[in-house]
Amino acid sequence: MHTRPGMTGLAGAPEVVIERLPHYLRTLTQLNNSGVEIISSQHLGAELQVTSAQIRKDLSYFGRFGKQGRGYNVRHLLDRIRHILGLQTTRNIGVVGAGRLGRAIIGYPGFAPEGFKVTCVFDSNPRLIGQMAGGLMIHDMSNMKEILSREKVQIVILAVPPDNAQDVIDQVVRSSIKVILNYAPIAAHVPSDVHVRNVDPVLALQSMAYHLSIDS
Amino acid sequence: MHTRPGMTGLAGAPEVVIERLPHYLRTLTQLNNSGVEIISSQHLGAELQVTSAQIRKDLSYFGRFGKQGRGYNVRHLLDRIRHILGLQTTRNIGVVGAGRLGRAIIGYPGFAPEGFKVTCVFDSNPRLIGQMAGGLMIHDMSNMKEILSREKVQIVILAVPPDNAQDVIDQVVRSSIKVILNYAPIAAHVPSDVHVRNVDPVLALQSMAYHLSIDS
DNA sequence: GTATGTGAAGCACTTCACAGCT
DNA sequence: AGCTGTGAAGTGCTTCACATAC
Repeated sequence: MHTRPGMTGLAGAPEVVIERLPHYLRTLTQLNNSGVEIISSQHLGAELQVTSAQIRKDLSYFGRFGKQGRGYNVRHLLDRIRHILGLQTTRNIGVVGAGRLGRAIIGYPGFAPEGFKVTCVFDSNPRLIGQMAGGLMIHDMSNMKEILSREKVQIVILAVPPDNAQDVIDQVVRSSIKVILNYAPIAAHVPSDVHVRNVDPVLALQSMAYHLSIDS
Repeated sequence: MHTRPGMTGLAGAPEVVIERLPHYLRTLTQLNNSGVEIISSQHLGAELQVTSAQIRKDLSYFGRFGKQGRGYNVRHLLDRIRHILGLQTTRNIGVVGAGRLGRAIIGYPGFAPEGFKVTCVFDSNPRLIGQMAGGLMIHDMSNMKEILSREKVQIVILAVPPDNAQDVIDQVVRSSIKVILNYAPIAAHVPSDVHVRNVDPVLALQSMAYHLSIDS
């Protein structure tokens, strides 16, 4: 359910910090597009609704990117964060599940500009196998491992019904995939070296429903 | 960027706890469907990959739902959590943005079974206004407030391009909406009595990309 | 014997506050 | 004068461990 707790010692940054970096990246990109060249942690924090101290502390896990008395060069900081996150390279994605949701994901135009490219699609339904989805042929799941490795896929997006989702996850894990974006409404069980993030709008709505019943 | 920190004193449960309840709900539902009648925090924790102490502590904010020496009655606990979250009632949803993503959301079959019903749709594009999407007529945004109140909508899902997303959020807030599920890739600014959760698969992928570059 | 509920302890993240640089 | 980078302090969430109940 969780990401593992942050290993503070001398190792890497806590996972919460890693999760904030993409937010910083996004806002810095907007600032850069608006022609802003220098920004202080104070102002960046105001945009992100985060304290300036948190931004400075977060960045300090990775180096010293600012100039005292001045602030951060937006372009430079953008580059550094992109490198920290390993976003220089384009990453290939395999989508498992070519139903309604899977096809929406394959057709989603937001991935490519960020360097994520869906390069193969799988489904277990014989009626779908061999058909096209978003310009890609839908593969049988039986030779998933070979295809993922041939296509140099490092990330799998899971968009299958909940019933067999864990089985599919097991197969994805057996295919040596270490990063999974899970749209299936289950608590995925994976080994500790596999990273999963979940996308589930229903859970988000349910937790906010709480505030509809108590506030007011 | 965050949910506000948990007000510990005597007030409600911390927000992190509220966010976990839907996970508990989901797993309990699966257990119930599998015919499980009683479960211990130990076993439930194993399913959810959470410690048993966390489950007990979380539930203790709301009452005492278990039987010592035995565990929790699955059906009963389900009911209690549904009530805590305010999920007895069906909640109406307004979707703002009838583009590709908005229409995918409108057609998403996962909301209705959980008591969330999309009852109106808005867009600012004159070419879309008056057209149908998922059985609903697409409304102009100018009379959003009236329509939302007439339709008794308490939740808005935002699926608009980033450029004008904050303006749309402002208009949604002015319409007295207190709960927003935001699919737009921006850091939404809202008053403190408005609750926002974000869905952004790109951020999730970017943070996991970090692990692709450092691990192994 | 088994499992809950909960104060107390532990731990990790956030914020403070200031030395140091520009 | 202004802002970063960071040890230290503060805060809140998680885990422990045991009294209590079945």
